[in-house]
Amino acid sequence: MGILFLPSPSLTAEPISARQPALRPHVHKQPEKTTRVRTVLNEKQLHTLRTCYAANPRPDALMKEQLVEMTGLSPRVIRVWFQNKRCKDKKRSIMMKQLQQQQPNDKTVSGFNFLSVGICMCTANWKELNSA
Amino acid sequence: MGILFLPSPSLTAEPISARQPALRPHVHKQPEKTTRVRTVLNEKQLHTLRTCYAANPRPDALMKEQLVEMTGLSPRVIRVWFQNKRCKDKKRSIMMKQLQQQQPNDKTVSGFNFLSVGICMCTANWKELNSA
DNA sequence: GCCTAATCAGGTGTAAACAA
DNA sequence: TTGTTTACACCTGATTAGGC
Repeated sequence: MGILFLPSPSLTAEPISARQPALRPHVHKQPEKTTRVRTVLNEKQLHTLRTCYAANPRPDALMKEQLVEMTGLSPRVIRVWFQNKRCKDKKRSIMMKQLQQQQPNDKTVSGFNFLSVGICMCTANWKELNSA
Repeated sequence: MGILFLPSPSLTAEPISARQPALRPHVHKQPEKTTRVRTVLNEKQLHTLRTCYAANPRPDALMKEQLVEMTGLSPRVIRVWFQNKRCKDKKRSIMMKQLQQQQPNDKTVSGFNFLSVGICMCTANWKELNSA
């Protein structure tokens, strides 16, 4: 059989965490519980967001509203995603610039360069920068 | 196909040890049951999983949910199956690479090569093999 | 005994929360 | 808003144990 995945956003339900209910904005059932509900974006949603981000990293309200419709995500999730994305992108670009500044300059003391790069990698959150 | 969303929470709920317990030391819970329930996948379920795996070995939550519906298995089982499958595949591919590296060199002692590769797989850490 | 589903231990990426 | 931190979904690789 051909596996044909129809994109219906309301289907995704992992173990306990509430997923996008598509039409229910938010269900704060347990106010006493500090359990953070973490939205997991699927590939299609990510693609939509990334495409939009590439065109305009700082969409206005109207644009965000369209994204809400296209992705089935809540406006809040959209907003947070763009916030985080901008921040990560900025971090990465700064990091890259630093690396590029250090590498071509003094090759003679490459050992030291390695060390400094290592320190740099440790102090900043390198793992976050690595991921697209 | 019709999307039949099963609202039964038992399907999505994690049996006993839900998530990472975060703290493992003491297990004062459930000392009585040590019997692990092992799911036996039938041929149809396996075929579905394998077909999906061939198309995408790393399905997102949405795809997994579809598999849940198609197979009737729990999300947990789906997740574990893909994890194990990826791991096995990786092991096998590494094994094949090693065999191919060794074979053209000294064909005369091919029998011994097989043995040594076998030992390698059993003893070495995969991380080390990976880096090569 | 072999195969592999389930579990464990540790790690990674990032959405959400928080601070500035 | 940006920058930082936290919590959690989900991963890998190793191991354990159930069904055939």
